[in-house]
Amino acid sequence: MIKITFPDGAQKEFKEGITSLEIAEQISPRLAQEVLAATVNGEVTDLSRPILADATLKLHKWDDAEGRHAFWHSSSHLMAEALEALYPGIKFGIGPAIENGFYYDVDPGEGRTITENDLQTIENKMKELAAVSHPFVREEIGKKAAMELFTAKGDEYKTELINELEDGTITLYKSGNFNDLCRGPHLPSTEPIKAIKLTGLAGAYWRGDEKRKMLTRIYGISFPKQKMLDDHLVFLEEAKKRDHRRIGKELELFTFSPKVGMGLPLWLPKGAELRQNLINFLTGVLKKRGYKIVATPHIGDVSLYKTSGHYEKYGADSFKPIATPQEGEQFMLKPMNCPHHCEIYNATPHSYRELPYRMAEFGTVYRYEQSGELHGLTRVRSFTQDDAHHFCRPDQLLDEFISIIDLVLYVFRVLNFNDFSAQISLRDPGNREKYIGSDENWEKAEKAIVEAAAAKNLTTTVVKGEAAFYGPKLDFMVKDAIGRKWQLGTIQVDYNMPERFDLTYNGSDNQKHRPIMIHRAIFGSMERFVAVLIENTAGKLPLWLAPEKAVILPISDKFNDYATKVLEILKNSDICTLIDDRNEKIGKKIRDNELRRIPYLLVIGEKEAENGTVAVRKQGEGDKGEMKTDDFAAFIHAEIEKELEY
RNA sequence: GCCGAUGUAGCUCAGUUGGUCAGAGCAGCUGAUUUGUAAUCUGCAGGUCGGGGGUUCGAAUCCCUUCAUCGGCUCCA
Repeated sequence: MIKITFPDGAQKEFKEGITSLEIAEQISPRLAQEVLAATVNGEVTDLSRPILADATLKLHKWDDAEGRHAFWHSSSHLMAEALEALYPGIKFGIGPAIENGFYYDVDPGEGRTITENDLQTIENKMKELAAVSHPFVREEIGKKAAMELFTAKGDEYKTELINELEDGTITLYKSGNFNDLCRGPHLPSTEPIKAIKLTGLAGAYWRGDEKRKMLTRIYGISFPKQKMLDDHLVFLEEAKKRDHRRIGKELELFTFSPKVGMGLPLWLPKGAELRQNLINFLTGVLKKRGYKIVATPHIGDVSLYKTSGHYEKYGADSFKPIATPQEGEQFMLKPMNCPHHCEIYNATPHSYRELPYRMAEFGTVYRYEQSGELHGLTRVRSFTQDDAHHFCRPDQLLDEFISIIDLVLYVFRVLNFNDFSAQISLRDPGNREKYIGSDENWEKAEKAIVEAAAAKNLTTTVVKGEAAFYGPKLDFMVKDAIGRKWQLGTIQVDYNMPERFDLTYNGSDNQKHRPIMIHRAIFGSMERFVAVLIENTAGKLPLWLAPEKAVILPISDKFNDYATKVLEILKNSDICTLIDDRNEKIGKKIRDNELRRIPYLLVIGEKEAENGTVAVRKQGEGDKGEMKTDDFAAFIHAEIEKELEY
């Protein structure tokens, strides 16, 4: 007998060699039906694997990522089986589960292509195969045998993968006629896969290397129930409606023009108003926190970027330098504000007493992004960072870093960004030529970030290789409407730039000392932040950010004069308001202005004109009753204050 | 940049196998109506069918090319 320990600490004895699925069956038949994978002694495994010794066991249903993962991974094998049946000789790359579904990278072979029109056929074949339940059979195999098997099959992608595996660790999973190199885990069989949708087709470089062959990647998603798939598709439709590119156009916030150039956003008046509201808000917060606001040019001498290291690291990928016609001086569009800020620091001598020196600028930068990478406002070639640099003494670093984390959390809270994640980005130790600076400085900087995050009890994931070239960073990521993650806020510790620019301060010992620099942005960039904000709110911006706070709706043009009076009062109160004096019925005016996401609609007719009031209608909530116009103005200001109160 | 797809009025979209196919709704402008909480009615105007080239008696429709967009890959200071 062996002893199994469950997550709640309960222990129970079973016969040796029992499988997780059999244990589930003994607990309840329903559980056995719903369970998809198991974690045995911390390792996710198949339900059908025998357990040979005492172990801890957690059973995963659909609610667990591990359960879905096994489900989708098995679905990708099912798709591969369908592909092999439809395209004999097709070769396979990798086919993993992803956050929302699965994909398989395939090479259909010379002269053969798979197009979107073929997806339905593949999907049908999958359903046909899944209708007959095939068990997933695991097999451990020697390296040599594995090589022979896939060489015989002519699949050079699999043999390349096998080559890198260690002998004794290679496993195959077979379901139906499809046998694949795979670590697992898998479902016991294809039986639970009831609903399938192939969602997309894309090119993907083999092993993510742009120098290698481009394979065809087929994306799909599957569910145990048709209803779940239907719900998912509805969710995707809803998400599309929140797309900032669509809402940005509808609400006339921003646009792009091929005549100006791709990836160069044009802020329309309402978008610019929203953007400015954010800038004004943050500027106020920064001033309270002792930041000095600075301003710098959009270009800088090439030598500036040679000093900073930008030129060496990224010169080839930047916009090419521009030159003066007579002197031949070379200037680069600035890709970052930090070199300019270093020179501002250098413009005056600094005492240890005045540190930390916090310098902020809404600085517009220009970066070359590959054409295929541009995406609405989230990925552009020209954007304005809410950039700042803190210059501090070593003994101030931790507190300074923590104060910035506080600031980021404060701003996110005001904006109701609750669903964010924090990521510590360290350098890739195997690829040091990507970075500048000494190992010692890197270690100090990385240690500071880890300590600060721990001091704030921040839940973080650590990713190696994602650091900036000059230092490690703490990034704050938020998801957009369709689940793509975008980096917004970032805090970066930098020992290198101060050395390169020879920044100093006078210490209490009257000696020159080197300050540490912290780069930080909270919004990240105005462009990306506004994009994510739009998608998180579906365009229903909080009152304080809305470019237009209220629209006055006269019942008929008899009340246009009174509407003008109301407008005057609100204007004098600094509340951006419009009159909808179109010759339309009130229902129509309400509908149109609701669709424009105006926070407050003010209906006025005979009664209101007599009483000096407005009938207030709140966006999405309907009629709120009558209010004196002055009271409404005061109410709006109170509401805004409430929104900003944290 | 790479793979695949898309590109018809300001917006959302129809346009069968190339032959009155240049259309509809919304928005816009007219006129009527003077309206009480999510679409009043009438009329008008709007497009070299992304640009360029080609095939054809004839191209929105087929081919080439170019630009842009979309979904991914790679990249991301």
